Amino acid sequence: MAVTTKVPAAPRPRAAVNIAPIFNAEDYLTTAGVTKTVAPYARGEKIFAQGDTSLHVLYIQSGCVKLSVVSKAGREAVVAMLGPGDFFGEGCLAGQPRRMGSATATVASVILLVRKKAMMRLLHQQHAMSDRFISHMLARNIRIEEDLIDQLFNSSEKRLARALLLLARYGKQDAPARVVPRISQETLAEMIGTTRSRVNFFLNKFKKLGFIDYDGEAPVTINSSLLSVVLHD
Amino acid sequence: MAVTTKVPAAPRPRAAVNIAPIFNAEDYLTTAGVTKTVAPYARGEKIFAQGDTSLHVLYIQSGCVKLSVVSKAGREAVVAMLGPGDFFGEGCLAGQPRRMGSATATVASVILLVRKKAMMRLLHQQHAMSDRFISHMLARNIRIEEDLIDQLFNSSEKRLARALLLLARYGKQDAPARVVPRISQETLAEMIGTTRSRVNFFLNKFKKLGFIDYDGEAPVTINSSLLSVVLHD
DNA sequence: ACGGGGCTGTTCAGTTGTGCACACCCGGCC
DNA sequence: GGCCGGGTGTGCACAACTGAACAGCCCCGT
Repeated sequence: MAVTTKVPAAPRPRAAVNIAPIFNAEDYLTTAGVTKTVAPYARGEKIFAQGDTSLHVLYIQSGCVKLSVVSKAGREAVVAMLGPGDFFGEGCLAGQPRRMGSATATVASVILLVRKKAMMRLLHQQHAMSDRFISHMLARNIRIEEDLIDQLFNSSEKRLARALLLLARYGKQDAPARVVPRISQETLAEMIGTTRSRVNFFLNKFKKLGFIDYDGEAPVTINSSLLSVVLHD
Repeated sequence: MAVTTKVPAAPRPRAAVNIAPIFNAEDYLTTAGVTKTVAPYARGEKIFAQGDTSLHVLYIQSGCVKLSVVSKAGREAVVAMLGPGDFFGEGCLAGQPRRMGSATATVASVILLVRKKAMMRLLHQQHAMSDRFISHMLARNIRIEEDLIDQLFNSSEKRLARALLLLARYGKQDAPARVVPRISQETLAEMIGTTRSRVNFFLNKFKKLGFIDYDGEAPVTINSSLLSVVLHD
C-alpha cells in the first residue's frame, strides 16, 4: 500500500531545460509542504485504470510502467512503456477529469504521486521542476509523434523491427548486440498495433535471417545493425 | 499585420495551467529585450523544411499551419494541422538540431519566431508564458496520442470519419452540421495514412449514405451525428 | 501425476488496403 | 480554341493483414 510522506526543506533549483535523465523529483517535492505519496507496486499490479478519476500526476522513481488503452471493441493497445524519471498521468493538468488509459507496473516499481494542485504549484515555484517537466513533455511528444509516423508509413514487419530495436536499447546505449527484456508476443502485438500471429511470423522470419536469436521465450536481438536493415531496406 | 489586442495592464500571471486558448504570446515576448520576429506567410508558403537547422520556436498569431513528414520512400504524411495560439517547432528545446518535418502555411498566416535561447529565458521569467506553453504541450500530447490510438485501432474508413468530424469542428463548437474547410482527397489521405483511392471510395460511400454532402469539391459534413455513427458502429 | 493456464508455432479463408491505371472534368493561360 | 495541370471517379490485380482455430510446450499448484 501507499506510503505517504511530508517533508519541509528547500533544495536549490539548477537551471537548463534539457536536463540529463538523472534527476530525482523527490528532492523537489519537499518544498512548501507539498503532499507527496510514495507507493510501491508489484509486478503486474495496476496503478490506475481507464476511466478512473485523475487526481494525481505520477512519477516513476524506479521500475517500469506500461500505458495501455482498450477500445470499445475490446482490443488493447500499448501507448507507451516508461522507465525511471518519466512522468505519466499528466493529462489531468490539462483538465482531463478521467484517465484515458490504464497504467500497469510491468516489474516491481516505486511510484511518486503528486496531487494535481500541488504539481501546479511546484511548476511555478521550482524552476528545475518545471524544466524537467517541460523536458519530459517534449521528449514524450517527440516519441509519440515518431510512433504515429511509424504507423502511418511502415508495415507491421518494420514496426516490429523498430519496436525490438527500441526495446533493446531501453536499458543502455548501442552495444551492437542487446538483450530485450522479457515480453510476450501478445504485448508486442499490442505495441505495434497488429495481431499475435503476425508478430510470431515475423519473429521467426527474423530468426531465420539471423537478425535475432531466441529459443521461443525472451528474444535477444543478436545484431541490431542487421535488424535495422529491415527499417531502411 | 500587428495584431492589437487589449491586455491586462500588468501581465500578472493568472493562475492555472489549463488556460483558455485566447492568449497573445506577443505580449509576453516584450520582456527583457526578447528577440522576436513577426513574419507573414502566403498561402502554401513553406515555413521550414524537413532537415533545416532548428533555431526557433514558432507561434501562430493567425492563420493555419500544416506539419508534415516525408518518408525515405517518398510518401508524405500530415502530422498535425494547427491554428492560432498553437506553438510548433518546439523540438529544438529538447535538443533536436534539425527539423523532423516541414511546416507549411495552408492559408495566409502570421507567425512569431522566437529564438530557442530567448524562449527558454521566457519560460523562466514569465509564469503566464510557461503555463501557456505547458498547456499547449499537454494538449498536443493528448491529440497526438489520440491520433496514434486511432491508427492502432481503427480501419481507414473510421479514421476518415474521425478526421472529417475533427476538421468540421475546427472552426467552432458542435452545431450538428458543419462545413469542412477546402481540402483535397490527397491531403486527407496523407492525414489518415492511406491512399487517395481509399479516401475517394469512402467519401462517396458516406455521400450515398447521407452522412456528408458534397459536389466533388469541398465536402460539407451534413450530419455529424450521423457520421459519428461510423465511429461507434 | 494430473490438469489447467499461459504462452508459442502454424495454418488458412476471408477481408482490407495498395499501386497503378485510365477517363473525366474544369479553370487558367498562351 | 487547344492544351496543360490538378483535382476527381473507378476499376482491378496483388499484397498485407485479420481472426480464429488447433496443437504443442512448460510451469505451477493441488
